[in-house]
Amino acid sequence: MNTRRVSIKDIAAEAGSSIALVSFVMNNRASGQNKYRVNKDTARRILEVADRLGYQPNNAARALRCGKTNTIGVIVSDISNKFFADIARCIEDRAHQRNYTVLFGSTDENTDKLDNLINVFQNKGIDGLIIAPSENSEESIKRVSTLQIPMVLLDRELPGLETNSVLLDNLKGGAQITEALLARGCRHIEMISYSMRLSNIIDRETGFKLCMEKAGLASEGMIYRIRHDRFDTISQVIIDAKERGVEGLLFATNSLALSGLRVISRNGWKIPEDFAVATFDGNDAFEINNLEIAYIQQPIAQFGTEAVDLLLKNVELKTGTLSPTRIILSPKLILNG
Amino acid sequence: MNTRRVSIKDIAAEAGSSIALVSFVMNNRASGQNKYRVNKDTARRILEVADRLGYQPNNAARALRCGKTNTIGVIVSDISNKFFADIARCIEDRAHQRNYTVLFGSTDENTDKLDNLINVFQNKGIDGLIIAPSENSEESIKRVSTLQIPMVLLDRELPGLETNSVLLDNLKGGAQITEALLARGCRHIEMISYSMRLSNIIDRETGFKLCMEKAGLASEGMIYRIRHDRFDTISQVIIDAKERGVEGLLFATNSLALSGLRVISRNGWKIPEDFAVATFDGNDAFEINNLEIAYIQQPIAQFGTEAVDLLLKNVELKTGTLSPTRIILSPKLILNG
DNA sequence: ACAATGTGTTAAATCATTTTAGCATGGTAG
DNA sequence: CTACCATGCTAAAATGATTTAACACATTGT
Repeated sequence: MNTRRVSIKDIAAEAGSSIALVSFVMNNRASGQNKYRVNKDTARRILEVADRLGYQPNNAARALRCGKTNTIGVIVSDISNKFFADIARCIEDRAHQRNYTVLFGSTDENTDKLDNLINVFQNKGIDGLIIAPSENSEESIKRVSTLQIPMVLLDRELPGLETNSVLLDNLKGGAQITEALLARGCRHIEMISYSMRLSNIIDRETGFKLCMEKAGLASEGMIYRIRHDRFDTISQVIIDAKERGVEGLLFATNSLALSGLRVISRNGWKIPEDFAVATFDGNDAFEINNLEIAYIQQPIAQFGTEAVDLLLKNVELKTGTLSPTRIILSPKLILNG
Repeated sequence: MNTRRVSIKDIAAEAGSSIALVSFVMNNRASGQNKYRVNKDTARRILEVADRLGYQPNNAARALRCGKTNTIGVIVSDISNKFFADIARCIEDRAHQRNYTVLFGSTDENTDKLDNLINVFQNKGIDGLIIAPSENSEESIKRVSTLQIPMVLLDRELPGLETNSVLLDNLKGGAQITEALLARGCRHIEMISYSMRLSNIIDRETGFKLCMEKAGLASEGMIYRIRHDRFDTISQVIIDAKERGVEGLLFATNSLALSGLRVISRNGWKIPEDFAVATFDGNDAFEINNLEIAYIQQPIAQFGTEAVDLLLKNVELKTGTLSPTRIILSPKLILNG
């Protein structure tokens, strides 16, 4: 049984018209003040035949002819990370709404993998890229620019690079969450952060620092930076903090918070009696044990839709380029208890 | 500045050969006892030119000519669900290793969305599909079969459909986890399950039931089924259970467990004093508070690699079809405390 | 009656690649 | 000397769509 898919040609034959006409009808080029005109009856006939034969346009042919795939690529550090998984879902939904499909890729914060993914996606002919850039990825990102591939940076931006981006106001978030800790009466607060110099991390640190300075509580070494390949070191950091009489801990990311909470729990310390804890992004684990943890909530859905919309605005430009847009989303403070 | 990508034609011109020859070299058709022959020097020259010009093959043209896209589609209920997000990551890695890219789609357990995704992916010309089928999706899945699209079912299978599938031994898992509760001394055990009749859920229930019957502890109504659109009803179910003196709760899925734990926590009950709890899949939330929760761990990485490998085995068949393969993975019991 | 305009349609080029069929050339066996 | 084979290469067809240029034919205006 040979089931070749039905093509525009088959429809033309069946409807007794030329393939061009079928193409016009299929893309309803016949409407409005277009230069292509097709007779209403002919159009109806062609549509009827197409429907009867179950016609589905061949994407590869279209892509080849038009250089457009209606596919976008999304590159994040790890698609199984809750934050990115949630965003991925929103991106997927929005993209489908707008008639695009999405290719996902994970870099593990590794520049080589990023380069590779950019290559692969470029070869697939994606129409645009949404990227959460890893540390030191300036060169790769610049390459995308010179390749003229429409692009939006997500969650983080890169120093000295003017690109479209959708970001949280991490500075404000950092300040807000610090204020929350101060409002609880904490004086001795330390932040546990990432060694990786990503813009979102840096801004959170800066927000924290500025807020502490304003309160006259800043001190040398009040920020600890954990290497992402040495997450276990967090244990000693927290034990030391306890000894120094730290009252409040601010974690720069959710994964740091989870690791930290594990340590706190293992040492038999209680929240908020032994430590006041604050972090970024909520987690099931907080709610389930009624942990009094304040956190900054990021508008996930907005991240997704804004990134897709901004990207497609650039993709669907028939000519020229737009000047880079920076979309800054607002953090929301969630207080528990 | 017009930066058209370099094609096989450009290379041919530059190297002073025909485009066919370039194609042969690019796909190193010249090796072995092949019917295509190309001079070693010519081959070297062409490769050198291709490299110098930075040639990248055009995927759309290839797809059009060969009907192969080196892309697979993955359809799950929700890509932001931890279980699927983890599997997605493994699928992505394995697929990339094998030189394929992956399109993801979420159905929200909704058959219409499933149908739509199958259509979209088919139009994109995917070489195969990995699907976690939703309830009542027999017709959609059958359609994929008749469309001759290679397919592997993941996590769940469908009654009366012979297809490739990669599944957990949920029967065994259900029994193992029940035994763990029994071993802890629980006698009065109830299971909180899903109303959705998915094979994995049903098997877990059956495993539980058989094990309870063997222990002579089975009773009518020891399984509660929560509707996925009425998750809040879980609250009353657990409160009632407490009143009836239930000692052990077995949750059929991780999301049920999380909702359940929230209820338990809100009511001030403690684990394991007030309830012994067991479930499927681990969760950060358990570890962070040293909750003594036994659970069945699924071999996530295996799910991903086995599904990809099985799918590609079918995709890369040059001729004919393989008879359906069922791969059953082993659950692992994790005891905490 | 003739030009101008509008309407419906089509042949052919194009996109980048793979693959088939076959053309030279040179050497070797009979 | 002829027939045959191996080697190295190429022209051209085919894949399925979009888009351009142009061709008929009908209608309208002058």
